[in-house]
Amino acid sequence: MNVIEISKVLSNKTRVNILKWLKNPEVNFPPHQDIDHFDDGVCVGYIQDKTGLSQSTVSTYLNSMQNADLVIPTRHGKWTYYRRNEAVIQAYVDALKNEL
Amino acid sequence: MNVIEISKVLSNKTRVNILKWLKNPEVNFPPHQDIDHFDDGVCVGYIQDKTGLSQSTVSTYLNSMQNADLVIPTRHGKWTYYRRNEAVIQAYVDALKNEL
DNA sequence: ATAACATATCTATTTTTTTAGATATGTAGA
DNA sequence: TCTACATATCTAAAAAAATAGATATGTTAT
Repeated sequence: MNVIEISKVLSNKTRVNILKWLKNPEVNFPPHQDIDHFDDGVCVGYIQDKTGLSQSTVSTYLNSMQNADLVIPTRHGKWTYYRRNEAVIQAYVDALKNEL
Repeated sequence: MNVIEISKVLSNKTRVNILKWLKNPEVNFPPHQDIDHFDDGVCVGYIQDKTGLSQSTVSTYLNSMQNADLVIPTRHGKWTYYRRNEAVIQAYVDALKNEL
């Protein structure tokens, strides 16, 4: 868990929004076509629509968030689903509380 | 209290270090010449020495931290002392815990 | 008033980040 | 296998951040 790297992710409004949206996928995204739950998160296309940014930009953002271990990807056929990594998010908040 | 702006400050190792050092000034800095306490924080010169960066860079960093309300400056004669703004730091951690 | 000093601001350069178009990869279905 | 589609990666341009030297400002002491 790298505090600097995670803070860098959180220094961008869109990336923070993505993390917040993923907290309540059923409220923030339409249902998926292939499955009827959000257990593995949300596909990239839906996240892209919500941000209004280009596909490559959103993919880059999700990649940086994955590198920081803030999200976990899962393949479902053609789609990649992203969900929050609650353990790392919690560890980050705890680290700030204790060390900062 | 701006989460994005504060996260931007925290995305740099030196700036995080400055905040941490200011938590225990008596441990991390030599005593001041004019006063015998750290109630108003630490003068810029001491912080600069500790970072090893140039005077202008440290001043820029402290300015960005002040803009984010993470530190509070106080003039003492020729010196400007910087101390942590514990209320805002606390509010930031709480906001992350609740909103993130 | 002048000199010395601490800090801030200005200016410029290098590095990093943001962003998107183009292209590549991987998967599912015909 | 060929096509369509979702996502990732490559490439490049523009914007922002990092960094420091030079200069300005404000304060103290002489």
